[in-house]
Amino acid sequence: MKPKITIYDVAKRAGVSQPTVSKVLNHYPHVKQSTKEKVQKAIDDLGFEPDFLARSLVTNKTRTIGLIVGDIANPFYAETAKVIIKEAQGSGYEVILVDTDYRRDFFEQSVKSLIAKRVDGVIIASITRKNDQIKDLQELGIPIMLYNRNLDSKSVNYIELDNEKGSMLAVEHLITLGHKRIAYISGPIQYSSFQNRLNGYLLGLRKHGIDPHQDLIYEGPFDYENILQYTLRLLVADLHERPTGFIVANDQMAIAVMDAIKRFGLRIPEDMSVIGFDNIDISASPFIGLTTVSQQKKRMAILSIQHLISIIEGKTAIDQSIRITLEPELIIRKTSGSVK
Amino acid sequence: MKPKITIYDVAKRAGVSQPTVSKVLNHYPHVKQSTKEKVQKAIDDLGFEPDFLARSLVTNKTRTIGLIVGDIANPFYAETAKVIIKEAQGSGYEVILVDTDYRRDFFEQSVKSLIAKRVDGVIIASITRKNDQIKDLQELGIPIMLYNRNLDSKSVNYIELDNEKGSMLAVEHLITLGHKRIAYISGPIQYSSFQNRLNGYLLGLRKHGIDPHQDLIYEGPFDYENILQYTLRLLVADLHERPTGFIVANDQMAIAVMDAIKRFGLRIPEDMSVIGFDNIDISASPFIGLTTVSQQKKRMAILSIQHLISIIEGKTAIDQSIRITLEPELIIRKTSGSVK
DNA sequence: CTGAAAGCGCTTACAG
DNA sequence: CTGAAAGCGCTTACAG
Repeated sequence: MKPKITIYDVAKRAGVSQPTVSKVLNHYPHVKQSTKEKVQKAIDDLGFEPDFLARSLVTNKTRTIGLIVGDIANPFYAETAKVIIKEAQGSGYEVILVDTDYRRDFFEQSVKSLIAKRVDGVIIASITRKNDQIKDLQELGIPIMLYNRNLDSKSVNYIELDNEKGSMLAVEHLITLGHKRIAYISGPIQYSSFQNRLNGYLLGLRKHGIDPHQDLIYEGPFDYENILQYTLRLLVADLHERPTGFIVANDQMAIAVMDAIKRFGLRIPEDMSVIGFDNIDISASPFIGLTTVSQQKKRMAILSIQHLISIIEGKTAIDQSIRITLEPELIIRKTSGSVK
Repeated sequence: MKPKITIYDVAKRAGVSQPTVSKVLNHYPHVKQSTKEKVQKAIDDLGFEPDFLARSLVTNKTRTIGLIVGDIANPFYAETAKVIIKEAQGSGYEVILVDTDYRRDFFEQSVKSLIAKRVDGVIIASITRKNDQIKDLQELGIPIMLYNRNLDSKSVNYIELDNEKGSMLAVEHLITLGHKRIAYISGPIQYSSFQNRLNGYLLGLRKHGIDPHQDLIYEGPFDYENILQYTLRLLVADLHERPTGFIVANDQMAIAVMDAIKRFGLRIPEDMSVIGFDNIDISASPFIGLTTVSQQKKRMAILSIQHLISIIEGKTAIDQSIRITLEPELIIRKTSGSVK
């Protein structure tokens, strides 16, 4: 285990003062060419790498950003995290990834840790609508970008999908195919995206003169097993009470719904239609072929990191918040069909 | 934007010296109860949170670990990263996630950044067999855990699967089902896991008196499109030269292979068998139902983070490296069947 | 163009 | 039990 090489070692070897080394490190304009070379040689000889921690303490920049997601094992988050991380790395930032398991206590703890570690900014992909920790970050001047979420309060940057419209597209697609009894499987509506998707479903039905039926709407624990069991319970209903189609608030849950339908012995889409939300990669596979609402996940991810970095580096004025709403697109594959 | 509250502010308000505040912060034993309370009150009043950066500079501990993966969008990495991150968070560590896109230059850059940011340790899930940057980390005394990988050099901690045995299980399963012409789709063999899986395939065939055929082995770019195209090319061969089964070095690629088979109009498993590697979550879905070699991903992930933290915190002696090899298990689903 | 000094926000021996 | 002093490894005015 070698002793750590510091800027002092470099200075001594180059025969200059330690601040001078700092100046060549930071490409200060007024350094004589010859001393620049002496210093550079000493750096190379010693294999010196400046310590970011020490630098951060004085510059107040860590070149680290936080990314908070609800569940990195959900492909939607993994696929977008990839885009965010690559883009950040390309701009010289590292990202601390936090997985909250959709739990409030974990979320709160994480924000504290990220503040303590002085991240330069944070992208939050999983936050409940009401949240006051955002305020802590804002007061400390840490830029925030909400991604796929929105808040009840104002003055926070966000990029989201027009979720309401997304659901309406799904509803209208099914109605066009002759469906009248359409079930809806939601994620927790404390999250704005899930709330808005649910709203869109209700609006879409009403617009076509269909009264939403409480028994056909699920909002509860949204792990695979719970979704599977709920779906099975809906299917055992009398035929005239059984839905003919499902709209599901994300693809991951939609796959669980499809699993239940298949286990129950019904065919998709002949007997039952399913529409998801997110358009994760696997949904395009011919073995899934899920009809789904795309939320332009890559675009959303890249915009959020680019804007965040732009704010961090002072290239975007912060006196006005960034609010971007992307257009949803219905991608029709083979899990949606005409009602019999 | 509030000014940052420091330990000095707390000291002044509590009417004690600044080191005394530090002592109550760190739960030093010899602090009078009454001053402890005074200080705690000042901390609460001001909402003070100690700055980790400053602390790290002196303690030489950042409570941050690095996790390097090849592609976080591959569910295998996402699902295991989740386990690692959750466990780390539970022990008071944050994780910087690095995605290398399997590129050497990105890998090298990342290691430098992680060193500069003084991570307490690093878990590497994607590293080529020959690599000398490991040495840099070791010389700096930064603990390393290789995860799902191994190195040609000695003296590095790793947890891996018996990959050779895994492939042999797959080969023998197909041979038992009557297959003789078995194709193999590999990832880049600079990675030990892929090299060992390929070795197992070759060994398995030879053990049963079958000579491996070069035309049935693919090693090249391993994105979806390339795998799809290669598979299609194999399928157009004359019937007697066409393989009857595929063993694929990971599930993600296996799904691409299945896609090609389906597009070509063949049925799985009636006309063609497919076996993957990893047992990612989606493989268990009835719509995929992939026969695959499980590498106990959750166990592997949790062991690697637990051991790493144990080393970081000095609970494990570092004079001997940790070498753990897990047993593979063949999970037979519905993509493997008897040859016609 | 270069260096002496102060400071970022903490911890840690060391005295007392 | 508490505080004065030094130090972690850098950057940044400020003089010269």
